Amino acid sequence: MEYKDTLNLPQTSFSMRANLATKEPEILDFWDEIGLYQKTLARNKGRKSFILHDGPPYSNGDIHMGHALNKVLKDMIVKYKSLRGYYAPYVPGWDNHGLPIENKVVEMVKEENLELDRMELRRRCRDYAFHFVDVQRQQFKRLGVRGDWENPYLTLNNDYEAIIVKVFSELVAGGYVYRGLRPIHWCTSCQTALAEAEIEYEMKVSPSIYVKFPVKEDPQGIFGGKKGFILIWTTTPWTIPANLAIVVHPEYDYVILKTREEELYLVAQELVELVAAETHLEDYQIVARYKGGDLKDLICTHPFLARPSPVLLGDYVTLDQGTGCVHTAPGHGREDFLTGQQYGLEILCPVDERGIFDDRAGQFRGMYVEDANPLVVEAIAQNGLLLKVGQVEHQYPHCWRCHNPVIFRTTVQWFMSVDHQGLRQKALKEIDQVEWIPRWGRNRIYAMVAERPDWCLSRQRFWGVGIPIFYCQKCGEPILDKRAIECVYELVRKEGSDAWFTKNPEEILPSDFNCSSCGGNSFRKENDILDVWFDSGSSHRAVLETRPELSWPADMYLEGSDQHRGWFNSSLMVSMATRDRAPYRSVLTHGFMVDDKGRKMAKSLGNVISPLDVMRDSGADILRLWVSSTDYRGDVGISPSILKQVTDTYRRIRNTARFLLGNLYDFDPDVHALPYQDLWEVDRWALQRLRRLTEQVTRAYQEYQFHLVYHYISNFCAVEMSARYLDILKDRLYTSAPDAPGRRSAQTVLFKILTYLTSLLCPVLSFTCEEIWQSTPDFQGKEESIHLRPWPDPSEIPVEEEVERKFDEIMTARDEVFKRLEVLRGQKTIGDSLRARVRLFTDDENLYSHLMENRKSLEELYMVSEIEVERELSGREPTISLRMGRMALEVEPAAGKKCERCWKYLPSVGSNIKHPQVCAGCLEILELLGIEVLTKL
RNA sequence: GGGCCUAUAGCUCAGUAGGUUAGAGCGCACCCCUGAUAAGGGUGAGGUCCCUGGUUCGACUCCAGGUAGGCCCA
Repeated sequence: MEYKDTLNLPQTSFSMRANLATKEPEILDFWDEIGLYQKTLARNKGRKSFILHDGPPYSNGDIHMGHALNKVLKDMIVKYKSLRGYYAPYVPGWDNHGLPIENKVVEMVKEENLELDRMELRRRCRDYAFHFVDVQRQQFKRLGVRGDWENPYLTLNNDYEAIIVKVFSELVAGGYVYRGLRPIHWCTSCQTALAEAEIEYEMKVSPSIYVKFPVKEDPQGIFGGKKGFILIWTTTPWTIPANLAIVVHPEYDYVILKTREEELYLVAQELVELVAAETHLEDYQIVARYKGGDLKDLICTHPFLARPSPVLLGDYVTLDQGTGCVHTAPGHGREDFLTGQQYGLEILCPVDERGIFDDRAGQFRGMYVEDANPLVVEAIAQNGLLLKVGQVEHQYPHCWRCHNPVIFRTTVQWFMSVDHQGLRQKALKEIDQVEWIPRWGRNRIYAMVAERPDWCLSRQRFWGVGIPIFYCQKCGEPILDKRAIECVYELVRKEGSDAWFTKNPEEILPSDFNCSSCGGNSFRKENDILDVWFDSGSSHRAVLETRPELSWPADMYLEGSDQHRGWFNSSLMVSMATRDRAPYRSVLTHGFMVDDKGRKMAKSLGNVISPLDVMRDSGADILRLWVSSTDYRGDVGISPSILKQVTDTYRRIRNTARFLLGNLYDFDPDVHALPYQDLWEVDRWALQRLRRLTEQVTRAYQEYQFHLVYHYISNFCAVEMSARYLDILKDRLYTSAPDAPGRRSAQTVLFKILTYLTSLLCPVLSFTCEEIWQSTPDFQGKEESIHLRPWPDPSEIPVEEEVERKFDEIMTARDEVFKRLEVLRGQKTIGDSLRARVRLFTDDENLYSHLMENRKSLEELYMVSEIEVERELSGREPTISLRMGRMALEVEPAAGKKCERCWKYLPSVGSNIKHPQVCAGCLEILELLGIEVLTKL
């Protein structure tokens, strides 16, 4: 007969190969069917809540690996908290306004050769944004991220936009909002501001002029009482009419050179030769040397205007070109502007939106800036202050649309003051009330808040929420009136932000509304829109405060470390100014995606991996397991080989679960489970390991250290289970009678391990754990989904430190046995370990009787056919020391023949005529199973 | 150039408060098994703890300066 048929071999429908690409969508359908998200909320309703507030990604394309990392981390935390009994709603959101979308739309419109007005463009942006909300929603769901996907928050919804207006009005009412100037890239041809992304650098030929600024005041006698000049160099002569200062570097060395004509020029020492060569200076001598810092009291006169031009200090001055003395026009350059602000200079920008000089440009009034270049040069030359004029070809910013050179121009913009009402100081103080994970996040945001300039809220774009400010047509004053802005709030709430652009002021404002300055009653609207960071920075107001299931402030914000400057910062500012505390209790940040060499992911490097490809080829759980495996506090690496490794780990976990399931096919937990005290010792030991694992894994989740979860669990599956406990158990599970107490003892423990493990992994391997759960034997009160089962409680398992200590020793000795077995195997004396028997020698009486008592269980643990214990050392070295004493061991081939049923080599094989290939133990089991055994010899 | 961060075996990570020969899993090599089988088991080989200098009886660990990489700025 086939003795194999009398064994209890594993049976399960849980397949070894995962085929996640097919299975995961089915599981998603199952979750949808049972309404899992709502059920997880219902289960914990009324209990302590945990609110993770989603930072909104731009809805402008397929998700990339950074999105996947971010959303999976969020999902693991929300699921863990939910399993721990927290009421943990998750409302995902999207940032729908802003340049990324606007640019894409503009590009498409350009390709179609269309000329669209603002409202048509806005409509297209809206469609585009909605389209990618749907695309990303599907992709995030596919990742297994659980949340209220049917009701996400969108920054372009009327309600959301209205809150943006409301927040703005609160800032106005609080006195935080003011008008100021700021230099920006400006295209005079398109008459529009340009964002950094809209600038293309192209070659341009420009004038190159060296100008002598006459020194008018020299209180320290830098020039020795003689008449001197400071040399500057520029490629934009038209900005000279706006010159208000000359900037030198405080640390650099400057020299005065005397020319053949006895003129004294000040230039940076390092640039002397270059300047001399460029301007054909010969026979000059250096007559003095100064540090830039010494020059700060010098004052020049403007080369053709009756105006001083003082020397100021700035450490942005470079020595790679020019003279080291920088012509500074605060209205026409970023650094110039900052210097101007720092020193309280006028922000002079005598150029209108068409690039035409206004009255303040004197003789150049009415001219286009580029056309004025030669005339400016002429004016300088007429005063004898032009040292050299030439041409230079260089990289210069151009408009991406019309490809004309752009200029720097200061314009009026709306700002939020960061220092009004001590806001900055309050924010800095509040930062220390927040838990930053990892801790260095605190320093990072602290430095940024401490140094950040006022928030420029204006954007000269069309895709966003209009700045809700009216101007009086009569006196030109802006209307910072709460009542006016509230009208806009009502309008946007009902009709959306489009209405701001389509309605006339008269349709928005009450008919009796008057300008508070001049009493005028006709108005125009601000054209600019709000910075998109204002949209997302208001999310805690628009989402946390308005959704019934959410609450303010959030327990956690979780984003990439770039958001210290972005969302964490803007949210903090809005929240401190309007609610006087941070919108988050904790902030967790993760690093960025890099490849296995630590380099950032970039198309140009060819190392980009799409989460969509990984999900399609391997499954979302592989991606999720990868997320859990990384220490996200730094940058996280991903590559095909890293994914392969994660896939191997997945297979190990899956197969461990499969083995557990396979050996529980005839186990009814309600009927067969044994009470703890009836379990075999080795089974109780396995539970001790499980208890430790549960404690460690729980602590790791608690501290958001998912990579430790990954390592603990993969070690547990590979070492504690596969290599040890499960390997040891096979004989008992397979060869015992089905209902034998030993087998039920093992199954009781396997069942517990299975259910614990499934829960512990559930936040990570959400799909696979559900699949395991659905294959797990039914029992009274079994939850409909693993996601609805309470977190395992390790205190269910009694602490048995003595058992742990004992098995530590047994396992050490086991390693020793295996090393000897390996020697025999190398000699081809044995194959599998059942071919061997182990002889233990000790002269310690206690140890001897202990070993004798445990002989049978040691045979199981060491997986050998026989263990023999001898009460003497017989001259052998006692190489193994146990707490109880020392012993020697020897391994040799087992006596007897192989039992065809249990595969052990035993002397009893052959003692039965009817079953000559079976051992005595198996014979008893056969009899129990009702198989005819006949007479024994 | 500035701020913040990262660097331990081929890979992913541990490394307690400075203290023997720096650990784990995976992968790899070799072997065994064929009753977890596109599985399972065993044994073993892998390290300039990024570099240089300093503090110390002693440094992977503390300090300083570099190098490489990342994020954010300029």
